[in-house]
Amino acid sequence: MARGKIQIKRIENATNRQVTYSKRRKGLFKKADELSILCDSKVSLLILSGTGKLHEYISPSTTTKQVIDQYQRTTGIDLWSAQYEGMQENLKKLKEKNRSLRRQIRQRRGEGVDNLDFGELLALDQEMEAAVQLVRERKYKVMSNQIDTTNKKLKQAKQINRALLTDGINDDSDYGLVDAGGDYDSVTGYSNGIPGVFALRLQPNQPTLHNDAESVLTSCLSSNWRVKI
Amino acid sequence: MARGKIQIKRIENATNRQVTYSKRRKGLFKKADELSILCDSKVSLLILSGTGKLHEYISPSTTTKQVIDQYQRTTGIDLWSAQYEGMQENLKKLKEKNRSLRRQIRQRRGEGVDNLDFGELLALDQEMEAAVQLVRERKYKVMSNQIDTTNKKLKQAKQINRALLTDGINDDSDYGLVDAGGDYDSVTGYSNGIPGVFALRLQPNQPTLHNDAESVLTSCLSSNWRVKI
DNA sequence: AACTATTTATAAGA
DNA sequence: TTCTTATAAATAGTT
Repeated sequence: MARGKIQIKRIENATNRQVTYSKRRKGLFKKADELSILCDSKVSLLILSGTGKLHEYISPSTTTKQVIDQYQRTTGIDLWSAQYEGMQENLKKLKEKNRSLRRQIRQRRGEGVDNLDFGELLALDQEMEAAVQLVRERKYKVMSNQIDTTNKKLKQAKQINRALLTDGINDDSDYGLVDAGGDYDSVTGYSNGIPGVFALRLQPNQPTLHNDAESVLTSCLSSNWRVKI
Repeated sequence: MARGKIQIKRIENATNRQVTYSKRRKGLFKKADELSILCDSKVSLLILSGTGKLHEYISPSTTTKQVIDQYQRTTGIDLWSAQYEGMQENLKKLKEKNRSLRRQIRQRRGEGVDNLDFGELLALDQEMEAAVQLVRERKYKVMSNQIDTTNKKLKQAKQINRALLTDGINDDSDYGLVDAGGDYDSVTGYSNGIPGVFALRLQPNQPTLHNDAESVLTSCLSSNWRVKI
Protein backbone atom coordinates (compact mmCIF):
# COMPACT_ATOMS: atom_id res chain seq x y z
CA MET A 1 0.00 0.00 0.00
CA ALA A 2 2.80 2.24 -0.58
CA ARG A 3 5.68 2.37 -3.03
CA GLY A 4 3.78 -0.17 -5.01
CA LYS A 5 0.76 -2.41 -4.59
CA ILE A 6 1.23 -5.97 -3.31
CA GLN A 7 -0.66 -9.20 -3.87
CA ILE A 8 -2.39 -10.57 -0.86
CA LYS A 9 -0.61 -13.92 -0.59
CA ARG A 10 1.97 -15.42 1.72
CA ILE A 11 5.23 -13.41 1.71
CA GLU A 12 7.89 -15.95 0.91
CA ASN A 13 10.88 -13.97 2.15
CA ALA A 14 11.02 -14.69 5.87
CA THR A 15 12.55 -11.35 6.81
CA ASN A 16 10.01 -9.40 4.82
CA ARG A 17 7.27 -11.52 6.25
CA GLN A 18 8.44 -10.82 9.79
CA VAL A 19 8.71 -7.07 9.10
CA THR A 20 5.27 -6.93 7.54
CA TYR A 21 3.91 -8.97 10.41
CA SER A 22 5.16 -6.42 12.92
CA LYS A 23 3.93 -3.42 10.98
CA ARG A 24 0.51 -4.77 10.18
CA ARG A 25 -0.01 -6.26 13.61
CA LYS A 26 0.62 -2.85 15.10
CA GLY A 27 -1.81 -1.33 12.61
CA LEU A 28 -4.43 -3.96 13.38
CA PHE A 29 -4.15 -3.35 17.10
CA LYS A 30 -4.51 0.36 16.57
CA LYS A 31 -7.61 -0.13 14.41
CA ALA A 32 -9.06 -2.53 16.94
CA ASP A 33 -8.52 -0.06 19.74
CA GLU A 34 -10.02 2.78 17.71
CA LEU A 35 -13.06 0.68 16.93
CA SER A 36 -13.66 -0.25 20.52
CA ILE A 37 -13.34 3.38 21.61
CA LEU A 38 -15.26 5.03 18.79
CA CYS A 39 -18.08 2.54 18.74
CA ASP A 40 -18.29 1.53 22.37
CA SER A 41 -17.64 -2.11 21.62
CA LYS A 42 -15.48 -4.87 23.01
CA VAL A 43 -12.79 -6.43 20.90
CA SER A 44 -10.69 -9.51 21.52
CA LEU A 45 -7.88 -9.99 19.02
CA LEU A 46 -5.58 -13.00 19.24
CA ILE A 47 -2.76 -13.47 16.75
CA LEU A 48 -0.55 -16.54 16.57
CA SER A 49 2.47 -15.85 14.41
CA GLY A 50 3.89 -18.51 12.12
CA THR A 51 6.80 -18.80 14.55
CA GLY A 52 4.48 -19.66 17.41
CA LYS A 53 4.45 -16.31 19.13
CA LEU A 54 1.20 -14.99 20.53
CA HIS A 55 0.01 -11.41 20.45
CA GLU A 56 -3.16 -10.24 22.06
CA TYR A 57 -5.30 -7.15 22.05
CA ILE A 58 -8.24 -6.76 24.38
CA SER A 59 -10.47 -3.72 24.82
CA PRO A 60 -9.65 -1.80 27.98
CA SER A 61 -13.13 -2.24 29.41
CA THR A 62 -13.10 -6.03 29.46
CA THR A 63 -11.07 -9.23 29.64
CA THR A 64 -10.39 -11.97 27.16
CA LYS A 65 -12.26 -14.40 29.38
CA GLN A 66 -15.34 -12.20 29.47
CA VAL A 67 -15.39 -11.85 25.70
CA ILE A 68 -14.95 -15.57 25.23
CA ASP A 69 -17.67 -16.33 27.74
CA GLN A 70 -19.99 -13.97 25.90
CA TYR A 71 -18.96 -15.58 22.63
CA GLN A 72 -20.03 -18.94 24.00
CA ARG A 73 -23.31 -17.67 25.36
CA THR A 74 -24.14 -15.92 22.11
CA THR A 75 -23.16 -18.67 19.72
CA GLY A 76 -24.25 -21.52 21.95
CA ILE A 77 -20.89 -23.12 21.29
CA ASP A 78 -19.45 -24.74 24.37
CA LEU A 79 -15.72 -24.46 23.76
CA TRP A 80 -14.72 -26.62 26.70
CA SER A 81 -17.36 -29.25 26.70
CA ALA A 82 -14.82 -31.59 25.18
CA GLN A 83 -12.36 -31.39 28.04
CA TYR A 84 -15.07 -31.62 30.64
CA GLU A 85 -17.32 -34.10 28.96
CA GLY A 86 -16.13 -36.78 31.31
CA MET A 87 -16.85 -34.67 34.31
CA GLN A 88 -20.19 -33.57 33.01
CA GLU A 89 -21.07 -37.17 32.35
CA ASN A 90 -20.10 -37.98 35.89
CA LEU A 91 -22.16 -35.11 37.23
CA LYS A 92 -25.17 -36.24 35.28
CA LYS A 93 -24.90 -39.80 36.54
CA LEU A 94 -24.51 -38.66 40.12
CA LYS A 95 -27.55 -36.43 39.84
CA GLU A 96 -29.56 -39.30 38.44
CA LYS A 97 -28.40 -41.64 41.20
CA ASN A 98 -29.22 -39.00 43.74
CA ARG A 99 -32.74 -38.67 42.44
CA SER A 100 -33.19 -42.41 42.60
CA LEU A 101 -31.89 -42.59 46.17
CA ARG A 102 -34.22 -39.84 47.24
CA ARG A 103 -37.14 -41.64 45.71
CA GLN A 104 -36.22 -44.83 47.55
CA ILE A 105 -36.01 -42.97 50.82
CA ARG A 106 -39.31 -41.28 50.23
CA GLN A 107 -40.94 -44.65 49.63
CA ARG A 108 -39.35 -46.06 52.73
CA ARG A 109 -40.82 -43.18 54.67
CA GLY A 110 -44.22 -44.09 53.32
CA GLU A 111 -44.41 -41.03 51.09
CA GLY A 112 -45.19 -41.16 47.41
CA VAL A 113 -46.53 -44.70 47.64
CA ASP A 114 -49.81 -43.83 45.95
CA ASN A 115 -48.48 -44.59 42.51
CA LEU A 116 -46.96 -47.95 43.36
CA ASP A 117 -48.80 -50.99 42.14
CA PHE A 118 -49.78 -53.83 44.40
CA GLY A 119 -46.73 -55.96 43.75
CA GLU A 120 -44.43 -53.08 44.55
CA LEU A 121 -46.35 -52.28 47.72
CA LEU A 122 -46.14 -55.87 48.81
CA ALA A 123 -42.40 -56.04 48.26
CA LEU A 124 -41.88 -52.71 49.99
CA ASP A 125 -43.95 -53.78 52.97
CA GLN A 126 -42.01 -56.99 53.39
CA GLU A 127 -38.64 -55.29 53.05
CA MET A 128 -39.59 -52.64 55.56
CA GLU A 129 -40.96 -55.20 57.97
CA ALA A 130 -37.71 -57.13 57.83
CA ALA A 131 -35.74 -53.94 58.33
CA VAL A 132 -37.78 -52.74 61.26
CA GLN A 133 -37.17 -56.11 62.93
CA LEU A 134 -33.44 -55.67 62.57
CA VAL A 135 -33.56 -52.20 64.06
CA ARG A 136 -35.77 -53.37 66.88
CA GLU A 137 -33.56 -56.35 67.69
CA ARG A 138 -30.60 -54.07 67.86
CA LYS A 139 -32.48 -51.67 70.07
CA TYR A 140 -33.45 -54.39 72.53
CA LYS A 141 -29.97 -55.78 72.49
CA VAL A 142 -28.56 -52.44 73.54
CA MET A 143 -31.22 -52.11 76.22
CA SER A 144 -30.82 -55.59 77.64
CA ASN A 145 -27.06 -55.25 77.73
CA GLN A 146 -27.38 -52.12 79.74
CA ILE A 147 -29.95 -53.60 82.08
CA ASP A 148 -27.82 -56.67 82.57
CA THR A 149 -24.79 -54.58 83.44
CA THR A 150 -26.78 -52.41 85.78
CA ASN A 151 -28.21 -55.42 87.56
CA LYS A 152 -24.73 -56.78 88.11
CA LYS A 153 -23.60 -53.50 89.57
CA LEU A 154 -26.65 -53.33 91.80
CA LYS A 155 -26.08 -56.88 93.06
CA GLN A 156 -22.46 -56.06 93.77
CA ALA A 157 -23.44 -52.95 95.64
CA LYS A 158 -25.91 -54.89 97.78
CA GLN A 159 -23.28 -57.49 98.61
CA ILE A 160 -20.85 -54.79 99.65
CA ASN A 161 -23.51 -53.14 101.72
CA ARG A 162 -24.38 -56.46 103.39
CA ALA A 163 -20.75 -57.15 104.10
CA LEU A 164 -20.36 -53.75 105.69
CA LEU A 165 -23.44 -54.25 107.88
CA THR A 166 -22.41 -57.78 108.94
CA ASP A 167 -18.91 -56.72 109.89
CA GLY A 168 -20.21 -53.76 111.77
CA ILE A 169 -17.53 -51.68 110.22
CA ASN A 170 -18.54 -48.15 109.35
CA ASP A 171 -15.35 -46.40 108.36
CA ASP A 172 -14.38 -45.31 104.87
CA SER A 173 -13.03 -48.61 103.73
CA ASP A 174 -11.60 -49.16 100.33
CA TYR A 175 -14.39 -51.24 98.84
CA GLY A 176 -15.11 -49.99 95.34
CA LEU A 177 -17.56 -50.82 92.65
CA VAL A 178 -15.59 -52.94 90.25
CA ASP A 179 -16.80 -52.91 86.70
CA ALA A 180 -18.86 -56.04 86.20
CA GLY A 181 -17.43 -56.47 82.75
CA GLY A 182 -20.73 -56.44 80.91
CA ASP A 183 -21.11 -55.82 77.20
CA TYR A 184 -21.73 -52.11 77.03
CA ASP A 185 -21.71 -52.15 73.27
CA SER A 186 -22.36 -48.59 72.26
CA VAL A 187 -24.73 -47.24 74.85
CA THR A 188 -23.89 -43.61 74.38
CA GLY A 189 -27.48 -42.72 73.66
CA TYR A 190 -28.48 -44.33 76.90
CA SER A 191 -25.78 -42.95 79.12
CA ASN A 192 -26.09 -39.55 77.53
CA GLY A 193 -29.32 -39.19 79.41
CA ILE A 194 -31.58 -38.82 76.41
CA PRO A 195 -34.98 -37.98 77.86
CA GLY A 196 -37.68 -40.61 77.69
CA VAL A 197 -35.36 -43.50 77.06
CA PHE A 198 -37.29 -45.64 79.50
CA ALA A 199 -40.56 -43.86 79.03
CA LEU A 200 -41.06 -45.30 75.58
CA ARG A 201 -44.33 -47.03 74.86
CA LEU A 202 -43.97 -50.66 73.96
CA GLN A 203 -44.07 -51.13 70.22
CA PRO A 204 -47.07 -53.21 69.19
CA ASN A 205 -45.02 -56.16 68.00
CA GLN A 206 -41.61 -57.71 68.54
CA PRO A 207 -42.17 -61.11 67.00
CA THR A 208 -38.57 -62.23 66.81
CA LEU A 209 -37.39 -60.69 70.04
CA HIS A 210 -35.39 -63.09 72.15
CA ASN A 211 -37.43 -64.25 75.08
CA ASP A 212 -34.93 -63.48 77.78
CA ALA A 213 -34.30 -60.02 76.48
CA GLU A 214 -38.00 -59.46 76.18
CA SER A 215 -38.79 -60.60 79.70
CA VAL A 216 -36.12 -58.43 81.20
CA LEU A 217 -37.33 -55.53 79.20
CA THR A 218 -40.99 -56.08 79.91
CA SER A 219 -40.56 -56.34 83.64
CA CYS A 220 -38.36 -53.33 83.54
CA LEU A 221 -40.93 -51.32 81.67
CA SER A 222 -44.05 -52.55 83.41
CA SER A 223 -42.83 -51.59 86.84
CA ASN A 224 -41.59 -48.29 85.54
CA TRP A 225 -38.35 -49.21 87.23
CA ARG A 226 -35.50 -46.85 86.82
CA VAL A 227 -31.85 -47.70 86.90
CA LYS A 228 -29.98 -45.94 89.64
CA ILE A 229 -26.62 -46.63 91.17
CA MET B 1 -9.48 9.67 7.99
CA ALA B 2 -11.16 11.38 5.32
CA ARG B 3 -13.08 14.58 4.81
CA GLY B 4 -11.67 15.68 8.11
CA LYS B 5 -9.77 14.15 10.94
CA ILE B 6 -11.70 12.77 13.92
CA GLN B 7 -10.88 12.43 17.58
CA ILE B 8 -10.62 8.88 18.82
CA LYS B 9 -13.37 8.91 21.40
CA ARG B 10 -16.83 7.47 21.65
CA ILE B 11 -19.13 8.71 18.88
CA GLU B 12 -22.14 10.13 20.68
CA ASN B 13 -24.56 10.10 17.75
CA ALA B 14 -25.97 6.59 17.70
CA THR B 15 -26.51 6.46 13.97
CA ASN B 16 -23.04 7.70 13.19
CA ARG B 17 -21.64 5.26 15.69
CA GLN B 18 -23.47 2.40 14.03
CA VAL B 19 -22.29 3.44 10.57
CA THR B 20 -18.73 3.80 11.69
CA TYR B 21 -18.96 0.45 13.46
CA SER B 22 -19.98 -1.27 10.25
CA LYS B 23 -17.33 0.39 8.14
CA ARG B 24 -14.47 -0.06 10.54
CA ARG B 25 -15.44 -3.58 11.42
CA LYS B 26 -15.31 -4.47 7.76
CA GLY B 27 -11.95 -2.76 7.50
CA LEU B 28 -10.63 -4.57 10.55
CA PHE B 29 -11.73 -7.93 9.20
CA LYS B 30 -10.05 -7.20 5.90
CA LYS B 31 -6.82 -6.23 7.62
CA ALA B 32 -6.99 -9.30 9.84
CA ASP B 33 -7.48 -11.53 6.85
CA GLU B 34 -4.62 -9.89 4.95
CA LEU B 35 -2.32 -10.30 7.91
CA SER B 36 -3.10 -13.96 8.32
CA ILE B 37 -2.50 -14.58 4.60
CA LEU B 38 0.57 -12.41 4.10
CA CYS B 39 2.33 -13.48 7.25
CA ASP B 40 1.15 -17.06 7.60
CA SER B 41 -0.40 -16.45 10.98
CA LYS B 42 -3.64 -17.30 12.71
CA VAL B 43 -5.99 -14.58 13.81
CA SER B 44 -9.05 -14.74 16.02
CA LEU B 45 -11.05 -11.54 16.18
CA LEU B 46 -14.15 -11.27 18.31
CA ILE B 47 -16.16 -8.07 18.43
CA LEU B 48 -19.10 -7.46 20.72
CA SER B 49 -21.01 -4.39 19.61
CA GLY B 50 -22.49 -2.02 22.13
CA THR B 51 -25.90 -3.37 21.17
CA GLY B 52 -24.87 -6.89 22.11
CA LYS B 53 -24.27 -8.26 18.64
CA LEU B 54 -21.29 -10.51 18.07
CA HIS B 55 -19.03 -10.49 15.02
CA GLU B 56 -16.23 -12.93 14.52
CA TYR B 57 -13.32 -13.32 12.21
CA ILE B 58 -11.19 -16.42 12.23
CA SER B 59 -8.32 -17.29 9.89
CA PRO B 60 -9.31 -19.84 7.28
CA SER B 61 -6.72 -22.35 8.41
CA THR B 62 -7.99 -22.71 11.96
CA THR B 63 -10.89 -22.49 14.39
CA THR B 64 -11.70 -20.16 17.26
CA LYS B 65 -11.38 -23.05 19.67
CA GLN B 66 -7.91 -23.95 18.42
CA VAL B 67 -6.72 -20.38 18.78
CA ILE B 68 -8.16 -20.10 22.27
CA ASP B 69 -6.63 -23.42 23.27
CA GLN B 70 -3.26 -22.24 22.01
CA TYR B 71 -3.79 -18.96 23.82
CA GLN B 72 -4.25 -20.84 27.05
CA ARG B 73 -1.28 -23.11 26.51
CA THR B 74 0.94 -20.16 25.67
CA THR B 75 -0.14 -17.79 28.40
CA GLY B 76 -0.70 -20.46 31.04
CA ILE B 77 -4.03 -18.82 31.73
CA ASP B 78 -6.73 -21.38 32.36
CA LEU B 79 -9.82 -19.63 31.13
CA TRP B 80 -12.21 -22.26 32.40
CA SER B 81 -10.63 -23.11 35.69
CA ALA B 82 -13.45 -21.17 37.28
CA GLN B 83 -16.18 -23.33 35.80
CA TYR B 84 -13.98 -26.36 36.28
CA GLU B 85 -13.61 -25.62 39.96
CA GLY B 86 -17.28 -24.90 40.27
CA MET B 87 -18.01 -28.21 38.68
CA GLN B 88 -15.63 -30.03 40.95
CA GLU B 89 -17.22 -28.36 43.93
CA ASN B 90 -20.57 -29.47 42.65
CA LEU B 91 -19.31 -32.98 42.12
CA LYS B 92 -17.93 -33.12 45.63
CA LYS B 93 -21.18 -31.92 47.18
CA LEU B 94 -23.19 -34.40 45.16
CA LYS B 95 -20.93 -37.25 46.20
CA GLU B 96 -21.26 -36.25 49.83
CA LYS B 97 -25.03 -36.04 49.55
CA ASN B 98 -25.05 -39.36 47.82
CA ARG B 99 -23.09 -40.95 50.63
CA SER B 100 -25.49 -39.54 53.16
CA LEU B 101 -28.52 -40.79 51.25
CA ARG B 102 -27.02 -44.25 50.97
CA ARG B 103 -26.35 -44.33 54.68
CA GLN B 104 -29.95 -43.37 55.37
CA ILE B 105 -31.20 -46.10 53.11
CA ARG B 106 -28.90 -48.66 54.65
CA GLN B 107 -30.20 -47.77 58.09
CA ARG B 108 -33.75 -48.01 56.87
CA ARG B 109 -32.95 -51.48 55.59
CA GLY B 110 -31.74 -52.42 59.06
CA GLU B 111 -28.11 -52.56 57.94
CA GLY B 112 -25.33 -50.72 59.66
CA VAL B 113 -27.38 -50.08 62.77
CA ASP B 114 -24.75 -51.54 65.09
CA ASN B 115 -23.07 -48.21 65.58
CA LEU B 116 -26.21 -46.24 66.31
CA ASP B 117 -26.81 -45.28 69.90
CA PHE B 118 -30.00 -46.04 71.71
CA GLY B 119 -31.67 -42.72 71.03
CA GLU B 120 -30.99 -43.03 67.31
CA LEU B 121 -32.29 -46.57 67.26
CA LEU B 122 -35.43 -45.50 69.04
CA ALA B 123 -36.07 -42.67 66.60
CA LEU B 124 -35.34 -44.91 63.63
CA ASP B 125 -37.66 -47.60 64.91
CA GLN B 126 -40.50 -45.15 65.36
CA GLU B 127 -40.00 -43.55 61.97
CA MET B 128 -39.91 -46.91 60.27
CA GLU B 129 -42.95 -48.12 62.13
CA ALA B 130 -44.88 -45.08 60.99
CA ALA B 131 -43.69 -45.57 57.42
CA VAL B 132 -44.56 -49.22 57.29
CA GLN B 133 -48.07 -48.35 58.45
CA LEU B 134 -48.45 -45.95 55.56
CA VAL B 135 -47.28 -48.51 53.05
CA ARG B 136 -49.52 -51.15 54.56
CA GLU B 137 -52.55 -48.92 54.54
CA ARG B 138 -51.97 -48.17 50.92
CA LYS B 139 -51.54 -51.84 50.15
CA TYR B 140 -54.79 -52.80 51.83
CA LYS B 141 -56.58 -49.94 50.16
CA VAL B 142 -55.55 -51.24 46.76
CA MET B 143 -56.52 -54.77 47.72
CA SER B 144 -59.89 -53.91 49.20
CA ASN B 145 -60.76 -51.76 46.22
CA GLN B 146 -60.08 -54.67 43.96
CA ILE B 147 -61.98 -57.14 46.11
CA ASP B 148 -64.91 -54.80 46.33
CA THR B 149 -65.05 -54.44 42.60
CA THR B 150 -64.75 -58.13 42.08
CA ASN B 151 -67.55 -58.87 44.53
CA LYS B 152 -69.82 -56.51 42.67
CA LYS B 153 -69.06 -58.22 39.41
CA LEU B 154 -69.63 -61.62 40.98
CA LYS B 155 -72.96 -60.56 42.43
CA GLN B 156 -74.03 -59.20 39.09
CA ALA B 157 -73.01 -62.40 37.40
CA LYS B 158 -75.02 -64.46 39.86
CA GLN B 159 -78.09 -62.32 39.30
CA ILE B 160 -77.81 -62.73 35.59
CA ASN B 161 -77.37 -66.44 36.02
CA ARG B 162 -80.41 -66.64 38.27
CA ALA B 163 -82.43 -64.62 35.83
CA LEU B 164 -81.47 -66.93 33.03
CA LEU B 165 -82.40 -70.04 35.04
CA THR B 166 -85.70 -68.61 36.22
CA ASP B 167 -86.76 -67.59 32.75
CA GLY B 168 -85.72 -70.94 31.35
CA ILE B 169 -84.12 -69.12 28.52
CA ASN B 170 -80.95 -70.69 27.30
CA ASP B 171 -80.10 -68.83 24.15
CA ASP B 172 -77.20 -66.40 23.74
CA SER B 173 -78.96 -63.40 25.10
CA ASP B 174 -77.37 -60.00 25.26
CA TYR B 175 -76.81 -59.77 28.99
CA GLY B 176 -73.39 -58.35 29.60
CA LEU B 177 -71.30 -57.69 32.63
CA VAL B 178 -71.55 -54.00 33.12
CA ASP B 179 -68.63 -52.43 34.92
CA ALA B 180 -69.66 -52.00 38.56
CA GLY B 181 -67.89 -48.68 38.68
CA GLY B 182 -65.58 -49.51 41.54
CA ASP B 183 -62.53 -47.50 42.42
CA TYR B 184 -59.75 -49.38 40.70
CA ASP B 185 -57.15 -46.90 41.81
CA SER B 186 -53.92 -48.25 40.44
CA VAL B 187 -54.32 -51.97 40.53
CA THR B 188 -51.89 -52.75 37.76
CA GLY B 189 -49.73 -54.89 39.97
CA TYR B 190 -52.76 -56.89 40.90
CA SER B 191 -54.28 -57.34 37.49
CA ASN B 192 -50.92 -58.00 35.94
CA GLY B 193 -51.04 -61.38 37.57
CA ILE B 194 -47.97 -60.99 39.70
CA PRO B 195 -47.37 -64.42 41.20
CA GLY B 196 -48.09 -64.88 44.87
CA VAL B 197 -50.36 -61.90 45.21
CA PHE B 198 -52.87 -64.00 47.14
CA ALA B 199 -50.36 -66.46 48.45
CA LEU B 200 -48.83 -63.89 50.74
CA ARG B 201 -48.51 -64.73 54.40
CA LEU B 202 -50.43 -62.40 56.62
CA GLN B 203 -48.11 -59.81 58.11
CA PRO B 204 -47.85 -60.12 61.88
CA ASN B 205 -49.40 -56.78 62.59
CA GLN B 206 -51.79 -54.34 60.96
CA PRO B 207 -52.71 -52.16 63.93
CA THR B 208 -54.40 -49.38 62.00
CA LEU B 209 -56.03 -51.50 59.32
CA HIS B 210 -59.65 -50.62 58.74
CA ASN B 211 -61.85 -53.34 60.08
CA ASP B 212 -63.96 -53.86 57.00
CA ALA B 213 -60.95 -54.03 54.73
CA GLU B 214 -59.31 -56.44 57.10
CA SER B 215 -62.27 -58.77 57.37
CA VAL B 216 -62.71 -58.93 53.62
CA LEU B 217 -59.07 -59.60 53.23
CA THR B 218 -58.89 -62.21 55.95
CA SER B 219 -61.81 -64.21 54.71
CA CYS B 220 -60.47 -63.97 51.26
CA LEU B 221 -57.10 -65.26 52.29
CA SER B 222 -58.20 -67.90 54.77
CA SER B 223 -60.40 -69.68 52.28
CA ASN B 224 -57.73 -69.36 49.61
CA TRP B 225 -60.49 -67.95 47.48
CA ARG B 226 -59.52 -66.75 44.07
CA VAL B 227 -61.21 -64.11 42.05
CA LYS B 228 -62.68 -65.45 38.85
CA ILE B 229 -65.29 -64.04 36.55
C1' DA C 1 13.90 2.20 13.00
C1' DA C 2 12.99 6.09 9.83
C1' DC C 3 11.49 7.82 5.48
C1' DT C 4 8.20 8.60 1.90
C1' DA C 5 5.72 7.53 -2.27
C1' DT C 6 1.80 5.37 -2.79
C1' DT C 7 -2.08 2.64 -1.62
C1' DT C 8 -5.83 1.98 1.35
C1' DA C 9 -9.27 3.23 4.67
C1' DT C 10 -12.78 6.01 5.79
C1' DA C 11 -15.68 10.53 7.35
C1' DA C 12 -19.04 13.10 5.71
C1' DG C 13 -22.40 13.88 2.47
C1' DA C 14 -25.77 12.20 -0.84
C1' DT D 1 -27.39 0.40 3.66
C1' DT D 2 -24.38 1.80 -0.20
C1' DC D 3 -21.85 5.09 -3.12
C1' DT D 4 -18.88 8.91 -3.61
C1' DT D 5 -14.89 11.39 -2.81
C1' DA D 6 -11.77 14.28 -0.36
C1' DT D 7 -8.62 13.35 2.80
C1' DA D 8 -6.41 10.88 6.72
C1' DA D 9 -3.93 6.89 7.75
C1' DA D 10 -1.35 2.79 6.78
C1' DT D 11 2.32 0.77 4.86
C1' DA D 12 5.90 -1.43 1.01
C1' DG D 13 10.06 -0.72 -0.29
C1' DT D 14 14.06 1.82 0.52
C1' DT D 15 17.75 3.86 3.43
